[in-house]
Amino acid sequence: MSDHQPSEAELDILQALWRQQPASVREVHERIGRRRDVGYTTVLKQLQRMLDKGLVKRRATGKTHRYFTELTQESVQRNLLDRLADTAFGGSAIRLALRALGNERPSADELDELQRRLDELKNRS
Amino acid sequence: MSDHQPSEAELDILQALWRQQPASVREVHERIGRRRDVGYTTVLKQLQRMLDKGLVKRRATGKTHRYFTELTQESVQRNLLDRLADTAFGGSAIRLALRALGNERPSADELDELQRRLDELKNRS
DNA sequence: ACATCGGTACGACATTTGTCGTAGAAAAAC
DNA sequence: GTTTTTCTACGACAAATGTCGTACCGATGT
Repeated sequence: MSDHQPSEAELDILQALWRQQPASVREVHERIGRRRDVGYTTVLKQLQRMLDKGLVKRRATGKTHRYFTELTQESVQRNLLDRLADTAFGGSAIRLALRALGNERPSADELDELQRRLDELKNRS
Repeated sequence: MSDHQPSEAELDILQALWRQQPASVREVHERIGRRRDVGYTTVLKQLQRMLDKGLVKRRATGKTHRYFTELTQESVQRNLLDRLADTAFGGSAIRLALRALGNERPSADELDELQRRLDELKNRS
């Protein structure tokens, strides 16, 4: 499912929705405005196109539409990673992960999480 | 440097070049043909556009051009990951890595490599 | 010499993406 | 009951992307 490859602007919008859902165009626009400078109608148009593609849904509340997505952040992330692993890491998500760990300075918490995850992988034959 | 965001078709070509460099259009076309079905002139055109953008260089050998790139696989991968972390993982490469580790079944070797990398990160700071 | 083959260059075209502007309706403010 | 604000719908446009077709040129085979 959801073999759609969201573009960058679309991802921005999805991110906004995952933070607050459902949301009016204005709300999405405001949240995005914190990071990028973009017109209201641009966001509106983007949402309408995403509606056509099935990336988001909406329901009317009075004259206003409130948008939401049924895609999970996880599934979208997984999709993007799979694709990226394919096109740029010879299909190996592990190589990708290693590279991502490249120049990072993870916090102690994050290190623990990584270690836990790694242990899990180890104890799974 | 190299703030170019290669598109998917461009990445395919870069991958081909990293495997064998320099390479004629025909060689690139053949290697790509193993995965996708695409015309010779399509690859040619793509390479010409990449030349314009500076993603690849070439030198003439007789009537044939042999293309090569000076971008390293690592720098391109890092770029892509940075961007993806930004647009889809709230800027956290660690989160990205964790997700990439998601459903994988790494080999023992890969697990060792991950563990080594993780130890490195721990013993730093 | 002539046809064929392997190459390149150039131009074209449909799609997708990112961005707005403008028009018009409904709701709110005066 | 006008004017102003708030929203939506629609259309437009430029740039980037992916894909070819056609034209042309030098080397090779016959």
